[in-house]
Amino acid sequence: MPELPEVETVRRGLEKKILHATLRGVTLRRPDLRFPIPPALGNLQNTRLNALRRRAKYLLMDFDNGQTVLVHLGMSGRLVFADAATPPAKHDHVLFHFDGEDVRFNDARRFGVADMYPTVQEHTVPALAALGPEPLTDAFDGKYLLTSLKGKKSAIKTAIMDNTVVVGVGNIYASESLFRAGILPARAAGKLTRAQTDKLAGCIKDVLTEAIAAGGSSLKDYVQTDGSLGYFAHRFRVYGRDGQLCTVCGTSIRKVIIGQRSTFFCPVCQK
DNA sequence: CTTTGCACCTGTTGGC
DNA sequence: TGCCAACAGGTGCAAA
Repeated sequence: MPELPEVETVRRGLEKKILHATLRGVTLRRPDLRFPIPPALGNLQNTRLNALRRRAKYLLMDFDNGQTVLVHLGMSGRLVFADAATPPAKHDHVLFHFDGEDVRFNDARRFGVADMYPTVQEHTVPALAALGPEPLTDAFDGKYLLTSLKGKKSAIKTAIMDNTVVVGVGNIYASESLFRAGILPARAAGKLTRAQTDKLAGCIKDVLTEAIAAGGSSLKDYVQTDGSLGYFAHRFRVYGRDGQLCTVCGTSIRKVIIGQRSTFFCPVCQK
């Protein structure tokens, strides 16, 4: 998916154009994505968008009728602006008709989610209730990370992608932050020292912050709401660079599979 | 309880 | 050029 920086970039793009706009109606072009879409979402109309929030990789749209629309982009989801007169594109599944302009949820693989809940209470939404801390808040630091990894035998890379440990770190930024922290992705999570968890927490914050500032990464599917591309992909130090040289020490970057996901690292810089 | 592996679905890419 | 296997940013759930 879009990882946290991509979702945050989308949130900001939407906020700029449609915060306080009036939603005139919603078109559901199919009944389900990964899960069924509540038919009531298709009845939402004539209500103002009060707030656009992000929790982990979920987007939350609060409307002034007390309903909150939840969107998750999955692996291939996009939210794009479109002129209301433009015919929907292939895989445009949900059309949000705002005054003058549509926001369209396009998702080829349909791993995404569109849902709706009354009120905005996080603990009442199952998908949000068990989530760990946001990585860019003070609640997430080396002390917390050390505690939450205690006794874990899984690879540190798997652990930081576990949403109950910390949210928002996906497959790209997991490899990138471990490279920056100088930690091998296969290391047992529970064996990290406090110095290492301090370093890793800091590197996760740094890499996510830089990626947000760059407008996210652009790989195959991800685009911002205005259709433009993010630039962080140019700054990958290890992701997708297997066989190329480490920018720090010149060693060939390696690729392994950890937790069924491609994982990239420098065998010299990371220990 | 933790950990692992699969499933969901379509589009693109790279090797032959 | 064409074909087909492998792979892709996530996460919920079953099985071990």
